[in-house]
Amino acid sequence: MGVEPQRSPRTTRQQVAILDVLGSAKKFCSAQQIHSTLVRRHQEVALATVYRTLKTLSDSGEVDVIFSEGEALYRRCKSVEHHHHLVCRECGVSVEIENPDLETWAAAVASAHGFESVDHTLELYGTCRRCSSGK
Amino acid sequence: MGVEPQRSPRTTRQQVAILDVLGSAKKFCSAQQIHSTLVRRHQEVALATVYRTLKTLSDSGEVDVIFSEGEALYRRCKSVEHHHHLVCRECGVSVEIENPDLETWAAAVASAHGFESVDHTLELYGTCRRCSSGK
DNA sequence: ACCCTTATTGAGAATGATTCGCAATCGCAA
DNA sequence: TTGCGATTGCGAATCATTCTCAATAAGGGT
Repeated sequence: MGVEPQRSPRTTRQQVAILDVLGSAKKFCSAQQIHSTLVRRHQEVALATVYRTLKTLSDSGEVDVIFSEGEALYRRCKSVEHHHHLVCRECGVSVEIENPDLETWAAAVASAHGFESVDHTLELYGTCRRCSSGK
Repeated sequence: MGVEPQRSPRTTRQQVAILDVLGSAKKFCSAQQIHSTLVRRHQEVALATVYRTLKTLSDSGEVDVIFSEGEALYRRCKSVEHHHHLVCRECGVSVEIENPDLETWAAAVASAHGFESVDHTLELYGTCRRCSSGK
């Protein structure tokens, strides 16, 4: 049983461009929006590549994903630790929030019902000040 | 400005069949699964109708919806009040759970950040006893 | 029981997001 | 510089869900 030959990840122009867009975004963005931004910046990347890269990044936990009205929205958060979001339905801006109590509560509820390796999702959706005053 | 003429909702065979499937399900089901069940029961209903009915039911709050891996899953819950779920990733069985503290916490966090009409989603995903012992 | 209005359905086309297949491309270690 | 193979591009293929619109059928009125 030999050692698996190391697979070397490669840094490409398109990955850098996508990470750059994510890095400067304060809101959750869809793959399509990221693609449009890239086009606008004259750094076009194929839509399929945007999806592929986003999938890789979310799988490795480098970006957070939330599902809103049928589509996946991505964001690179400041916090690498487990956290939740308060997201504006209108414009998408989001605030990273924490709720330590929830973790313990979730664990307790899970074991009380005999569930294992429990995970959870929690997101708050509302209208931010800017959007609610805007109209 | 006259009184709007009353629109009378009609009870149809297909709606009854769909509600019946939902009523006997202990797990969250996709529109496709419900459709298959109907076919199996020789109570075929067009897929579009299943989607339409499910949308109506979820809009009125009669059934709960959760999004899991890109698709909507529906379930008719016992509790009509606001609640959350502990869902098995493997088989889909779910338990209705509550967390009153969460509501107040959410409201507090929201106002602290200037957000209005905040709503939230919380679901716990894990492996139920049956599924984890099964293999 | 029979009409009639119109809510609802069925079937398939249309949409939208995301994934796939595969040849062309380009990062990078030797 | 070179060659292997990871990664991309592009269009076709999937998948879930919605829409169109003519045909059907609930149920209130007679």
